[in-house]
Amino acid sequence: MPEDNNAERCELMHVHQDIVDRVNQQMPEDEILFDLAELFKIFGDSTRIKILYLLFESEMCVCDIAQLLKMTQSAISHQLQVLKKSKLVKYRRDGKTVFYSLADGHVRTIIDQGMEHVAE
Amino acid sequence: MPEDNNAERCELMHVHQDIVDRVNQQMPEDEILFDLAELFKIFGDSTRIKILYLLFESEMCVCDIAQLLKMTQSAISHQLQVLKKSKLVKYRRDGKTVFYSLADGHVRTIIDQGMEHVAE
DNA sequence: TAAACACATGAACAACTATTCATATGAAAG
DNA sequence: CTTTCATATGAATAGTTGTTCATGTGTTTA
Repeated sequence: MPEDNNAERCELMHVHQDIVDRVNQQMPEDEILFDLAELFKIFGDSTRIKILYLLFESEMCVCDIAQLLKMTQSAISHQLQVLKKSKLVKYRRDGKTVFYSLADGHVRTIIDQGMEHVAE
Repeated sequence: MPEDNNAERCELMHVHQDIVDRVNQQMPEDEILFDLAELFKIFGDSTRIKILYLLFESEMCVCDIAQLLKMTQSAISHQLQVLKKSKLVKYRRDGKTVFYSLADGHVRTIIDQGMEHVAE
């Protein structure tokens, strides 16, 4: 006759205490892990991935990106703001047009590593 | 007096034709870029990031992960299925318990690269 | 066989997000 | 100053997603 149905335990722990200790030491702080997930979230959209790939080749203005990706200027601009907030791209203004470019070398490294996993 | 308000052009193109050609050549196929975004989407959730970090230390069963992260068994199991489908983790059964572990070395490399960007 | 345990899974709901539409800003040209 | 062009942005909407709850599956033990 079961007394409670609290499923929050599996015979104490299957792993040993030393592993739990190692985990608790090596685990980065929650805030760092949150930021890390936020970063990957930026790469988790194919429109943004395409924009970054374009910027691998050359700096570009919003309208060029929109044309190359066959999307509206508004959609691209919104995504560029997202990329800007995450410090993945930077921009410079030249008259009426704004040129965007990669902010960081890490961007390329991260995408290349992901590619290696995908292309298997 | 404006004749049309079609915003789908910016004086042909600001970039030059050679850049457009380079882009079209170097750009991977849409399907690849989609898969790449899907991969990063997996890393774009702090629960999954935490699970992967735990598995850096040791293989673990579902209940242990749930306890360490103070989350329900169901939530962890759902996320492990996501990680399994993406081939980021593998599992082995030992009696009643199922042990999960990292499937690939790329996982660690990708996360480490992301960390470098975040920890600045 | 029946009960208990570890895990998986379907449905439902809330939270988030990418795009569209309409409009605003800012710079250059007339 | 007014118009035009390039870009930015707020609101709205449709689609996606993470967690919970309830329940199902598979394994071990009594």
